[in-house]
Amino acid sequence: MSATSWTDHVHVVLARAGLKRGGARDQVIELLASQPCALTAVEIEHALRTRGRAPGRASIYRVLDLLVDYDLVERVELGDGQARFEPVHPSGVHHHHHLCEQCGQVMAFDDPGLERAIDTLSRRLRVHVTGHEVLLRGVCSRCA
Amino acid sequence: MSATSWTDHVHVVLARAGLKRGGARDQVIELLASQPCALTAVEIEHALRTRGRAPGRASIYRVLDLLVDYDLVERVELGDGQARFEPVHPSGVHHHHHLCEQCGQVMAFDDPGLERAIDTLSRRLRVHVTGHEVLLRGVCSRCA
DNA sequence: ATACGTGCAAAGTATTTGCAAACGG
DNA sequence: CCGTTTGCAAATACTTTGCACGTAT
Repeated sequence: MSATSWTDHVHVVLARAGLKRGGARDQVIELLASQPCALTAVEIEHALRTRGRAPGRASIYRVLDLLVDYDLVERVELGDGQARFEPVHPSGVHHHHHLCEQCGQVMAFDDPGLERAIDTLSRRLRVHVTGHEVLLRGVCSRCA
Repeated sequence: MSATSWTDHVHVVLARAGLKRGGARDQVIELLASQPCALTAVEIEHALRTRGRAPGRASIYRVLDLLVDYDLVERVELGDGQARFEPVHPSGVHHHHHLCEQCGQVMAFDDPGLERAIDTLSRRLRVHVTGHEVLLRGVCSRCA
């Protein structure tokens, strides 16, 4: 349900902006909605190719850029040189990431205490804060 | 003084590892020690070129990789597609970054409450946490 | 003397852009 | 119909690698 509502939200926002729908974009949106965590552009391409039809890589990047522009998708960089993308839920619900430095596994987590600390901190700073991202580095349970 | 001690620390660690010193490496280390915040590889190259002598770009990347391997430097990605590098102080003192989405300005900050929240959180998770990185996005005071 | 370090040029990756054809409203 | 979207290929940006030469210990 939450995935469905994000998809709807995306289509509403883009339609309101006067944009037309197209195959590549719908495929990327559908895939992102069905995934729990961030995907790289290449992962998206592979996943779609597995499902049969694969849009060109350039279109995937263009779609992602567009979605980021409209704050529908967040671009996350975990330090391995490739950008990852994940849905931004209108509810504000989000999570952060733990990266295993041995196997590269990415784990999602959330923490109210962390969010509170960031809220408090954001009010203290003399700059406007519109978003945040926390990356933990370490070793996952399988590698330990 | 803190910069000097970091420089010394770096040379001690590398010497202990049986590595020899060389011009390019010393230049990069010296520059990093003198800078308050993270630099990109290209910024390092430009800064050194301005100072007269500029090592090859490949050497800069190799030096940075080496320093990261020995945990003497941290690689930070702020989502603009280029990696930044900054000294890791043996004392554990560190800061995080705020990125202005309009002008790209990077501002450093630190916050004990944030560190506490991350410590607490790290104990709660079932994975080992060895480091962390927080990125705030927003608008800097000049752009606002 | 013998590793290790460096520079240059070439190769890799991830991402962006130009342009003509296809398509949605 | 007209403007948006797409695909392909070429271009770009950042980073890594191969190799011969230089240098510290």
